[in-house]
Amino acid sequence: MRRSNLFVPTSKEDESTAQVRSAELALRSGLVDHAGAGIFSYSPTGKRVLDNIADVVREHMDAIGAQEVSLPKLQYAEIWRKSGRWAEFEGEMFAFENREGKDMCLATTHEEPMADLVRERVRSKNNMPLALYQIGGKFRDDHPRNGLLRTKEFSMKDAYSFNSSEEALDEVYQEMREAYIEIFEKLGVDYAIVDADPSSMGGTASEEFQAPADVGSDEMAYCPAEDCRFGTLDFDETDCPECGETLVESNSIELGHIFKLGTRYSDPLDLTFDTESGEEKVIMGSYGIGISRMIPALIEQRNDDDGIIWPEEVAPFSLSVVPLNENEEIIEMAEEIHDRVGPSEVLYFEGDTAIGEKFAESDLIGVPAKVILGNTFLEDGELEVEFRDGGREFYEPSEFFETYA
RNA sequence: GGGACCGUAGGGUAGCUUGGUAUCCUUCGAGCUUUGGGUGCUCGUGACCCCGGUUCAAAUCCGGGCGGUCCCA
Repeated sequence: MRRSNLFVPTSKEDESTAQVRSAELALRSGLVDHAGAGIFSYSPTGKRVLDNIADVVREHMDAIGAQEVSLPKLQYAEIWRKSGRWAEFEGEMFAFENREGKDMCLATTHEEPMADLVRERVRSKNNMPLALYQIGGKFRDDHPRNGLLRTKEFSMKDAYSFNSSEEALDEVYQEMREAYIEIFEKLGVDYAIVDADPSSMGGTASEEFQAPADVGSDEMAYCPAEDCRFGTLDFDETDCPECGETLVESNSIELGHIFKLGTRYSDPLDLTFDTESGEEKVIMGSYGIGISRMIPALIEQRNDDDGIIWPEEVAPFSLSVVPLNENEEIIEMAEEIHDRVGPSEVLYFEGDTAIGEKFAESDLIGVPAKVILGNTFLEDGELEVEFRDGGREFYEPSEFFETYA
């Protein structure tokens, strides 16, 4: 992608009323636009980042056999009344009457519609195990806070499992838990797994994936050891044997939550399967990851004075190309890199804008590496690759294309 | 749910107390300059949230509406 064709409203100064670093950088780097209280538009780079996160999650859900679906975000009140949650969500759900006077709402979550979808279609234990998931918008009429951390509209991945026994649920739950660990590792986010109170969803057990961050609205104590992802909400256990070190107290951002729901929803929504002797309730689980919230969480954990430091998997572009002047050889090489590594992977700062601006913008946006074409290239014929942490590597052109193309 | 504050060019602001149509930065456009880290200079475009009231005169004072931010539960 040529910089001159890319729609990305960056700014050299903090022009927002943002209270937190992640909101300031998301706005300044042109990732999002503040469209209203708790409502954001995603720019082309923001959309790429969001899709990259979703792709990692999707890949790991598919790998454990979960199937992707898309349920309506516009719903009638009926199924919510059946589960008893219509009243429970009052105040934080966007609810309204349609032209016929029927109560409707915008989706806050999908336990009810998902149970409704499989009801009468899962008729025997032969139809299970079944796991369905979707990635998309959710709505909550909360007080918006901290930029992208709490918004009225947000994107999440929510998966739902259907099993014929508690044992089978335990198995899926563990698979999901493992998938989450792989997802969080791949996304490069620092996190801890915390035992949570399942009462909010009415299940029997649940765990949260919490990202340590100063601006998080939750609090936890977690194990600082590299290979231990243990965390706790119980601050009395600051010397925990499971960890071997003294736990660190921190604010944190909830990024994922997995629940063993049991029959909390299958019961009222009449989700049963037939057996030799009659019928039994389907055993459910639900598993969420905040897709859009992953963005501020990553920015909070990964930024410096120059801007965002995206992990490879998430970055909107993997490489910037920065020609330092209009020399013919330089332009030729810049064009070749753009073509061969690929316009979708490369952000090409062509044109005669100030050099400092090119460097500054690439770093602000968070592109992990930039190829700098200047004196080094003209004198030695080598390609200089500078990484976001300031480290550099030099390549012969052929060697470079083997590595990056 | 309770409380406080705020609304001025595309973005960020000064002016408001003590009424007289508006400051600076940035963005954007033009030109020169610079060419290994948002270079410097000149010129230009561009704004008082809406409705009503007070007044010779309202960004400024009063009332209402809409919108936004923060704090506490």
